[in-house]
Amino acid sequence: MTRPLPASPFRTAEQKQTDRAAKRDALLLAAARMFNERGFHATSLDDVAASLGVTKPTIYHYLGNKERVLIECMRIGLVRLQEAASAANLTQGTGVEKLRAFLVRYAQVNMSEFGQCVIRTGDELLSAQGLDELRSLKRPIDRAMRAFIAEGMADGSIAAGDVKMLAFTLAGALNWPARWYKASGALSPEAIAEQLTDILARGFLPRPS
Amino acid sequence: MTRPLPASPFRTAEQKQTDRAAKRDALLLAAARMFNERGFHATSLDDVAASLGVTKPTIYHYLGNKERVLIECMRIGLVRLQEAASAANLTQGTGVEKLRAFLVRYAQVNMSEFGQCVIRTGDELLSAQGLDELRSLKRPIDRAMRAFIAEGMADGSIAAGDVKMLAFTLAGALNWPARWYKASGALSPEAIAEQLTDILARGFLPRPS
DNA sequence: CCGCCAATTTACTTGGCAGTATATTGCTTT
DNA sequence: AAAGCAATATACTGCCAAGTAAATTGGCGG
Repeated sequence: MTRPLPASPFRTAEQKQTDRAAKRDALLLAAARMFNERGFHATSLDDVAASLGVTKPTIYHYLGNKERVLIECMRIGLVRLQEAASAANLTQGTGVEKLRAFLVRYAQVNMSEFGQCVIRTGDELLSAQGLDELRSLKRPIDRAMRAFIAEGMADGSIAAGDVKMLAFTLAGALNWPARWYKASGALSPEAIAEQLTDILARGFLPRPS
Repeated sequence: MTRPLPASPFRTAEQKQTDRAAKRDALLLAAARMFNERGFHATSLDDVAASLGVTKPTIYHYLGNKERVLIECMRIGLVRLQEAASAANLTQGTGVEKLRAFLVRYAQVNMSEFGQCVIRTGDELLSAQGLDELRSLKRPIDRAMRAFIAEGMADGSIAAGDVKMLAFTLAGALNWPARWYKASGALSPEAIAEQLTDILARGFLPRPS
C-alpha cells in the first residue's frame, strides 16, 4: 500500500471531481436501498437526503430530478450485468460454459442493491424517455444471453430448442431472487446463484446418472 | 338453455345480491387492468371509476378504501392459484405429474389480470395487516408446490435436491411472464405455460436418448 | 481584493389524489 | 305514507411530496 501523503487541505481539480462522484454515488446507494425497501413512490427524496444528513436540494443539485435518481441506480445495475456478459464472453469454452458463467454472475448482480432496483422497477414508473434510455441498456444484455444460448445449441452443449423462450425462462428464474433475497438470510448470493443455475441446467426430471 | 322469463322489474333479494357482486367484480377488473398498466400509485380511483362511467364514492361504497381494492384483486388471483393446486392434487399419478399439472396452470393464472396483480404488487405497497392477509393466502400455495416436489422426489419422479430452492426456481420462472406477457403477443398463455414448464422439467443441458 | 461558481440551506409553491360530508333518488318494509 | 336503507352524485378537506427560489458560505481565478 502506498503511504498516504501528508493530507493537504488544497484539493486538486481531480480530487474534487472524485469527491463529487463519491457524493453522487453515496446518494444513489442510499436511494437504491430505500427504493428497494419501501418502493419508489413511498420513498421521498427528503427521506433519502435525511438518511445522509443533507437536504433535498442537494439531491437536485447532483441528480436533477427523482426519475434521474432511479434511472442512475438502474444504470449502475445494468452496467454490472453488461460487464458480466463481457466477462463470460472472454471465457473460452463451449456455449454452455459461457452461459453458465454469465448466469451465475447475472443472478448475483440481481441480488445487489442496484441490481434489485433494475428488477423491481416496473416499466410503468418511468417516463417514455426514461424507458427508452433503459431499454437501450437492457437490449445488449438480453442479446448477450441469447447469443450464449444460440452458441451452445450450435455446438451441441445446450439442448436444441427455442432460444427466446429459454432466455425468458432463465431470466425469470434468476431475476426473481431480487424480490425475496435478504442479506440477512442464511445463504450467500453466490451460493444461491450457483444452486439456481444448476437447477436450471439439469431440470427437475431425473437424469440417468 | 332455460328460456328467460319475461323480465320483471322487481328483482328478488338474490338477484340484487348477484347484481351487487357483478358491480363489485367489474370494479375490481377495471382496477386490476389499470394497476397492471400504470401501477398502483399512478392509478387514481377517480380514473378507475371514470373508466366505468361512475364516480369515486361508488368505489368506496363497494370496497372501502384503495388498499382493499388492490387486496381483493390479489385475492382473486390467489384463489385461482389455490384452485390450481387443489385440481392438481386430484390428478392421480406420480409427484411429477401433479407438479406439472400445477405449474402449467400456475403460469397461466399469472398471466391473467388478477394473477398479474399478485406478482406485480410488491410487499412494500401494503400495510402490515394487508400483508398478513395476503401471506396467509400465499402460504398454502407455496406449501402445495413444495408438497408436489417432495412427493416427486420421494417417488423418484423428480431429481433429488433441495425442495425449497427448486420451488423458488420454478416460481420465479413462472412468475416472470406476469411482467412481460401482453395479450397482443403471438403465443397464447397456454402455449407459453407449456413451453416454460417443459424447459424447467428438462433443463438446458442436452439429455441422452 | 473582487466577482464567480459549487455546494448547500431554509422556506415556499403547487398539484394530485385519498378519503369524507352531504345531498338525492328510489325501492322496501312496516 | 313514513321511515329506512342502498346506491350514487357533487363538492369539499387535507396531506404529502416534488420541485423551486433565494439566500448563504467558502474556495478560486483573474
